Amino acid sequence: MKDTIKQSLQKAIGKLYPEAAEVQFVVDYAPDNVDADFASNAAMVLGKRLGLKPVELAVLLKEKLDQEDADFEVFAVEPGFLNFKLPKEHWYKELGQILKSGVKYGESKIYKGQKARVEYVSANPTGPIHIGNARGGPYGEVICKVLEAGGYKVLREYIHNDIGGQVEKLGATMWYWYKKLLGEEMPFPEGGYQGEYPKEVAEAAIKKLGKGLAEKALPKLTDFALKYIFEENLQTLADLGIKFDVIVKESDLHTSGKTEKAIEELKAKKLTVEKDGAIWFVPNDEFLEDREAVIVKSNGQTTYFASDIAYHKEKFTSGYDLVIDVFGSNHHGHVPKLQALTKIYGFPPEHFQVLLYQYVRVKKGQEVVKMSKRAGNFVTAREVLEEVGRDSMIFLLLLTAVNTHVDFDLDLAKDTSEKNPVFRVQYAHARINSIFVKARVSASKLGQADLKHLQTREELGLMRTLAKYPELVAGISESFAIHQLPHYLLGLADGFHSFYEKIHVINAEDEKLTDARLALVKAVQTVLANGLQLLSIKPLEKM
RNA sequence: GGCCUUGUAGCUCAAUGGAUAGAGCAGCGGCCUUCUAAGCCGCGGAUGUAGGUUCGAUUCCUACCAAGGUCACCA
Repeated sequence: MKDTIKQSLQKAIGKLYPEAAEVQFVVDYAPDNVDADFASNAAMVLGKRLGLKPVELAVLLKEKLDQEDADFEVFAVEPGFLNFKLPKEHWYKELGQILKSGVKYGESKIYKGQKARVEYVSANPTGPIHIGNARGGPYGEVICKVLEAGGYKVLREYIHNDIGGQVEKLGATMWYWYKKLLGEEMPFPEGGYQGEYPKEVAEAAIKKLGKGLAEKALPKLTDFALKYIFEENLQTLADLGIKFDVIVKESDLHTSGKTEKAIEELKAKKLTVEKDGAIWFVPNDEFLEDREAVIVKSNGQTTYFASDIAYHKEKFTSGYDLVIDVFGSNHHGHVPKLQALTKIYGFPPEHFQVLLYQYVRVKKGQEVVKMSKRAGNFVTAREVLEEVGRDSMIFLLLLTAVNTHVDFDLDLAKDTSEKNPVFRVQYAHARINSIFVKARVSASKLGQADLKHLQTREELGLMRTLAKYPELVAGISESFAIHQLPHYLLGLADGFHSFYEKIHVINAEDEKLTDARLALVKAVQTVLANGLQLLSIKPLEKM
């Protein structure tokens, strides 16, 4: 409908002012305090262009549009907005569409036939996922689901950094605890992982591997710890509704020779230089400018970035239309290096998106908790999950834009969980369910309801909100502003609760009105359920 | 010091350059003999500072102040 209005306006402007036919203007939903469905700033931008008064232009445009016999009413108002009011039939039609589409309402075919691969979480296997970086899980998952709703086929991937310096430090820490638990004192390794957690893993190792490990069996102990921690993290993610299609092991990139091969290719393309005994990546393009990065250390070992080159080579050359990396904002310095790879592997840079999220900051009362795995001082994602519950946790993490620094007060966590806005959404869904339990109507009957009986302001308001859902989902698949989804659901739930207090759905004296209202609340329930599904939150039948 | 992100109500957060800056929590006052009071209705209260661009700025630009992050032959 927006497009129809926009075209009509475009036409009117073209006729009245051909010299300004190309001006860019917006048609969008009118704000709630305005008695209209859509609004446009066309007269204002036109006024700027022509040096004329916006209000007068708005009136002229309105008159022009009135001659066109379009199926909407136009109003010109101060300071120069054009407002559009649609006949109720438009909203009835949209409502019918929701009932017809059901679980598919909100899906589209914009990206039909295209493939996307999305990497997210990829937590280091040196400790449990903490709440600071837990944001990436639900965030990445919603992005995948939203892309799927737009028609993409999505590959969910995770890279397991199972080799390198941090893994060696984990091994050293494990050895310390292994010996200590068996009664042998030794100095704590430099740069080892503090806190209780490594000790717990060591206890599990003793149970599993026995007490007789010699020092040369250290790789075995390290391997045990890696697997233990990794599986625990995957379980936490699974409990949040996240499952990966592909786990890429950094060690595999190595043993398969992919890392080595990628380095050789870069050398052959003269994109490397040797300096101080190390080999540096030097693409000299607009992304990395004159910065450089080590890929092979002077001791001959490759760096993590070398593996990442091999990994991204695979991402960029595997026939995908869209490649997304979801990282914590602390990796932002890594982004230009990855962008530089797109050109090398012939992948359109604009189809490679690195989405950064700010870490959640944890407070205990007034005090900020510094989160560090190394210092052993962190709040785990699992702790929060168990404390506040899955639905509340997901909703809390997703309610804010990912580039804001959220404060998460752990002392209030449980309290918050009971007052979590997610329950307003769940409650709306459950309330509608109980209406249907009482009404006992079949779904087929709803499709035949005469929607013209929906006349009140509350009913029309709900229909308008419902109709925004598909373009919301489509918009998020481009903006990745997923916090808009929970906000929308809250708005819809509030609209419903308000409606529910004022209007009784089941009316014993008017069966036709009852049927129409049942159709309306069914549509509300459908959209609530569809939206919650995108968030990996299960809609509740009862509270 | 360079770079990235952020500063909105007592607290936690919204607001494609537009109309009266919205919610929740906390506070105060109301509403259950009718489909679930985890709800509804009402009341107070906010754009870090100083400039600039614009018909119009929370939004864009500059400077400053403040918070978090990042500047490895770590990952």
